[in-house]
Amino acid sequence: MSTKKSETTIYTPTECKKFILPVRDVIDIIGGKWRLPIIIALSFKIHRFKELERQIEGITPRMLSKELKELEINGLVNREVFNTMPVTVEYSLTDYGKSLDKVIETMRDWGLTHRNKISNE
Amino acid sequence: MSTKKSETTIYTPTECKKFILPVRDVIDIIGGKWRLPIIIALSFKIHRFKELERQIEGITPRMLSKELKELEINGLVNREVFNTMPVTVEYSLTDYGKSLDKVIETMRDWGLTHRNKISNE
DNA sequence: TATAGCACTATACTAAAGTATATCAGTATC
DNA sequence: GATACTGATATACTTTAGTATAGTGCTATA
Repeated sequence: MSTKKSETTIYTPTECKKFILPVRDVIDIIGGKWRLPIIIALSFKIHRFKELERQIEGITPRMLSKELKELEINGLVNREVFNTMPVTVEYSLTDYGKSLDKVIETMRDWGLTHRNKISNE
Repeated sequence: MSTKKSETTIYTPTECKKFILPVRDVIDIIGGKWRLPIIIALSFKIHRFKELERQIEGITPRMLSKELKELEINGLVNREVFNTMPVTVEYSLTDYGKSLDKVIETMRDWGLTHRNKISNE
């Protein structure tokens, strides 16, 4: 993979682990069954809790709540509470969350090529 | 995210799922605890089974065998058996496996930025 | 003959991820 | 007064991912 060292350099397990850590971070942040659906829904528009629940088919309120919290902790999602009756809660992508755009696009490009390759075999 | 439609277009759950599928494929292919370590080890050089087992700290032969099979099924890894005594088996990345390079690099870039952001907070 | 290396496989287990179902407090509508 | 909406939470369960440990058949070396 991309490196300043030559192709033949042997990496120690420790160096390999260091190389992998930031890649793993991305998988840990957007991995799991529901994170991408949530991120992509929010990339189109701000959603309320129930809107997301309806938009994302099959998700339970437990998972939605859990994953939104995780995404908020990682700084990708913003949660705003409005003092209405009954209370309104809006979830949106932060600029930081939006910056995942190009990562998702690169993954999608490769994934589409993969799908074509598989279906042509 | 990247789309031909305007920002305000509301996507149906079905359209969203279709958009996500190829991205999920990538996560399914390189996700899990051991896939990246294996791919990255093989990106530096061809390895034999025991070499990988020694290179990737903590992996058990069961997981190594299981994940190599998966990667082979997905066309990322090539398995070559040599008729020596005892038998020699070499694992290498296919060109297709190498094409993940730019995906991993993009993820790594974002991940490194993320790590800097987290440590500066 | 004992030991070690090679490339695995089998069985049994634990831990993590996700599901199902019920419920909460508050308000508005029928 | 019953029902339904809001944004969730609690408990119990299943399913999937990963671990631990032992063992296979083969050969070369001590």
